Amino acid sequence: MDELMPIGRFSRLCWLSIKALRVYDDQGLLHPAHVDPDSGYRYYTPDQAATARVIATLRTLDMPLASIREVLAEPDPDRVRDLLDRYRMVLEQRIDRHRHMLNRVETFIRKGAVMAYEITTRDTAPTEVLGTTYPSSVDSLPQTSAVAYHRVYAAIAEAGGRPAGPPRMVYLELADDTWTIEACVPVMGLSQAPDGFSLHQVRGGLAAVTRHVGPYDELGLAYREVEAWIEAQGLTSNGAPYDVYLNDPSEVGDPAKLETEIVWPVTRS
Amino acid sequence: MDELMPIGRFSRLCWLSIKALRVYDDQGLLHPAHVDPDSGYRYYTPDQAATARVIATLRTLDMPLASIREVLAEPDPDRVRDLLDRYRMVLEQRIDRHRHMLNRVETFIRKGAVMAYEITTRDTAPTEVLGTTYPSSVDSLPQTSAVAYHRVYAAIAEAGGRPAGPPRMVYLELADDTWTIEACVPVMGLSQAPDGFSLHQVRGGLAAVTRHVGPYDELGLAYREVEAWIEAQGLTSNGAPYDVYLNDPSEVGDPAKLETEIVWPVTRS
DNA sequence: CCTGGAGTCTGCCCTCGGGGACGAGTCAAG
DNA sequence: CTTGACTCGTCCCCGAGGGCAGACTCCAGG
Repeated sequence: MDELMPIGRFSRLCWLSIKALRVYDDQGLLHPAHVDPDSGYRYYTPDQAATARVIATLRTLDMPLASIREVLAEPDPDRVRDLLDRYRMVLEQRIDRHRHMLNRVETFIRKGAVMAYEITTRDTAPTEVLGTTYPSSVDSLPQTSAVAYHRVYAAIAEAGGRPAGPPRMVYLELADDTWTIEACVPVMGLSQAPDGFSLHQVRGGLAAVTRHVGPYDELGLAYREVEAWIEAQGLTSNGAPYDVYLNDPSEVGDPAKLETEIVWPVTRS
Repeated sequence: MDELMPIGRFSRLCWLSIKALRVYDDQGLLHPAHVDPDSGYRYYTPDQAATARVIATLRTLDMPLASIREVLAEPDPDRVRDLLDRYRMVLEQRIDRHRHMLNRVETFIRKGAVMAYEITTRDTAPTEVLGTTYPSSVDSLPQTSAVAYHRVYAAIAEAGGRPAGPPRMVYLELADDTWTIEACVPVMGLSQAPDGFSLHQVRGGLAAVTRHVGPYDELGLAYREVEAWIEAQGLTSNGAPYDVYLNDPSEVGDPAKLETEIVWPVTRS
């Protein structure tokens, strides 16, 4: 039982490469039962194969060595379950991400090109809007904006006005991690802004405009497209860009059918 | 339009890091329109942002740079579509793999441990089997074995015998890439093997036995478990191991409910 | 013309989990 | 004792950049 075997035999026993076993020794996942102090030879006992198998199994699940080390160091089965459950969530997110990528590749295949927006210039009319300005991290934008629009619509109704067009979002300032945005809605019949909101006129004028059909998280790419088009046309950006949500996510259902107009005010130079 | 801009401005325009742009230059994905031969400064034109955006888009899909280079070099839209379609299949396989890993993690969570087989020794009875021996790569094993069992059952019926137990697979020789296996079925009422098959008696005797519940591709881990257990018990392997398929995949449906017995002949040393 | 600050260059090290090769030392059987 | 198999540590490699260091370059203001 306490028979010691060198690394080669052990590697054949547990189906791990010698190289991998050495790495697991270095990383503290599986130290040999005995290391000859003179030669440095590693010697393992047969029952260490149990640990080796756990490592091998978890590695086939792509679990990082650091996480495996935690699992091995945890004697409480319930907490092992928690660790595995945490990794399960990691895997689920990864699948979601990949599924999402798959959708986008399929979109590109349908379109026959990686990306093709028709961008034009248009003269936009001045519009009175009620909105609320706030900072948001890029990741939490969907959540925060849902709340914000809800509040804006409620405020319009309470103040006795009525919406005069689809909602829009203005991108006022884009620091790397946190954006300052305004969620606003064109409005009629209001003379004064409710507390915590701002009522103001959006200056009209020339703008580069395009329409994006698809999920909102592809909007970033569309913006870059417009930005580059403006530059290539020799135009000059003139104010914060905004997008107009032409249909309602809660009614449409399928994100691939969401329609958004992107408007970027410009001047001819 | 043919205005040249240095890398920093271009990087802000197309939302790619300077470092990434330099890599794309080195890798031949996007060479700057002009490189100053004295200073080495890279200068880009605004319309190069189109290519940059394609790269950025495909990178968000995790496509490797080499594949992106192919896409960019391909002028024919139909062939671009083919390339994207090929990548779509890669993504689909990746999702399948991850979904599969997810299933296994969930199994482990349910079991409360990473792996726990009950392994025992048992005296096995000699059995007469009809089988066919062939080499197969590890990957194509499911396909080849399905065909092989089909042929064996047909041969038994045609020769006038009848099956005397669930089918089994014997692992005769395991080279790294190609295994030599025998697909066989216990049989009664046959005196002579049909052409291309072998009729022989499986020697009984002591064996280490365990039962695996779950998809067949987890069998490898179960085998390692048994192998290590044999070693740890101080027993000696004595002949080719085999597994017995206790229920039928075509009837069970859910791979998580497949039951397989693993039998490994041993002797006490 | 000079200077300072911002921009850019190349080159090196780091990631993560090992695979492959190299030169030197070690073990065990004959 | 020899020989062949085994094992040791070390270095380089994979992909797609991130981060840093040190040197060079550009441009605007004085």
